[in-house]
Amino acid sequence: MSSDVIRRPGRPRGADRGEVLEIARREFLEHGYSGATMEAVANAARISKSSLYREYASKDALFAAVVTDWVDRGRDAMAPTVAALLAADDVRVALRALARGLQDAVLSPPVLQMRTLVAAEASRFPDIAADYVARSWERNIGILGAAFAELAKRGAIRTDAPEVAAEQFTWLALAAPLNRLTLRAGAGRDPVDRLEAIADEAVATFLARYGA
Amino acid sequence: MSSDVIRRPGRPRGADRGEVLEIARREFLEHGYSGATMEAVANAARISKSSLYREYASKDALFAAVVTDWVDRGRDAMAPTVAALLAADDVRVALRALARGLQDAVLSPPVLQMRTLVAAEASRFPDIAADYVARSWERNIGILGAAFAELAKRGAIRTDAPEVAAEQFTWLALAAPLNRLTLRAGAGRDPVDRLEAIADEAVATFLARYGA
DNA sequence: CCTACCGATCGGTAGG
DNA sequence: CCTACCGATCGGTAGG
Repeated sequence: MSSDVIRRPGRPRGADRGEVLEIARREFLEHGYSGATMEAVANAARISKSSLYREYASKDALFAAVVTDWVDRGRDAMAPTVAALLAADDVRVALRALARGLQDAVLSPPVLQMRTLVAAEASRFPDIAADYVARSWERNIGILGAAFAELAKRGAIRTDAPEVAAEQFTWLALAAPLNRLTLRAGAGRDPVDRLEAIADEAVATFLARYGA
Repeated sequence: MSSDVIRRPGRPRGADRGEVLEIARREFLEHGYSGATMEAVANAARISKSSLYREYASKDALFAAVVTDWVDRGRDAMAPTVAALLAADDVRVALRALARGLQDAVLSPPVLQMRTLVAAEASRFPDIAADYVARSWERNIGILGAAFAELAKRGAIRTDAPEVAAEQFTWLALAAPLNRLTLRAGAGRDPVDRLEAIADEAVATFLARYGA
């Protein structure tokens, strides 16, 4: 053997912390909390169960780390889409793009699966679920509400309750396909033309109430 | 002992079929699919596991029977509320009552728990989940769409796509608290005054688009 | 870091 | 003989 590799000679290393969280996330998403096993995570990460338990004292702790890490990394996913709304000239066109952006962000399989997993375990892990809803849903709707407040100040829309407008817009664009896909895990996402139609109707109803 | 009891002398009988389904439903809702045990169901029903397995050949079969029975019994839960909509004089007042009726029907803990359970197991039981979404959600929104078509014919509202109007109304009234409560299993239901405010805003936005 | 192993409990089935 | 039902225990696997 050559001596090119000088670090960790002879032993192939296992997954590092971030990789373990990703592997564990896949395991939880695929099998659910109680269907996932610490042994499967350890094997996929090429580390021993002992090593896994040294990083995460229990299955509960690993689950909490997986969800928290997921929320951390997706924290500001909607910020660029909302920023584009403020930069646009045509409010109707911009709202339509926003609706499609919301759909694409939320209706992807991993996001749907994580949401379903957190919901399924919410009674056993109320703090984790509360953190998830606060830092993902409430935060993103809050960001959209702030943008609507700015649009109202400019006279581009009419509302004195921008938070309510943000909630209504979000759910007009998202609720129907989210409900359908939540209850049809295997079905992939809705066909795009259906999402387009829902986005169009969402914008029409939103502007009927809030249009300048 | 007296001879008053002539049927089943000496042996207290266990739960009958309907009672078993109710007991199993509680067990599944409380502990999830894999957390529920056939033994706990049998014990709560005061029958042996053998008897339970004679009725339901497997845990999967029991789960399927529980969900199907649940959908059967809740099939037309929304029909009276929708019928009241057609009987009312003031459309705005009737829509507001409808919004509150939808909220009360869907946001009750057992309905939320069953929805979360079906969603969590949708990948393992796709047919059961598909049946659930078709016979509960799609059916009830369809009933509401038919009522909106009738209201449009009378000139009480304006729409040539009553199904779309029904979806939008449903989600304006329901989506925000449904999302919140889905992710906060233990939190009970939203405070009533918050639901009232959501219902008011839902009706205002709906009538801005569809008002006659 | 791993193998081996624990106390327990699971879904399902045996004999009587 | 049949049915309905029981106590006991099977092979496997879970978290730790």
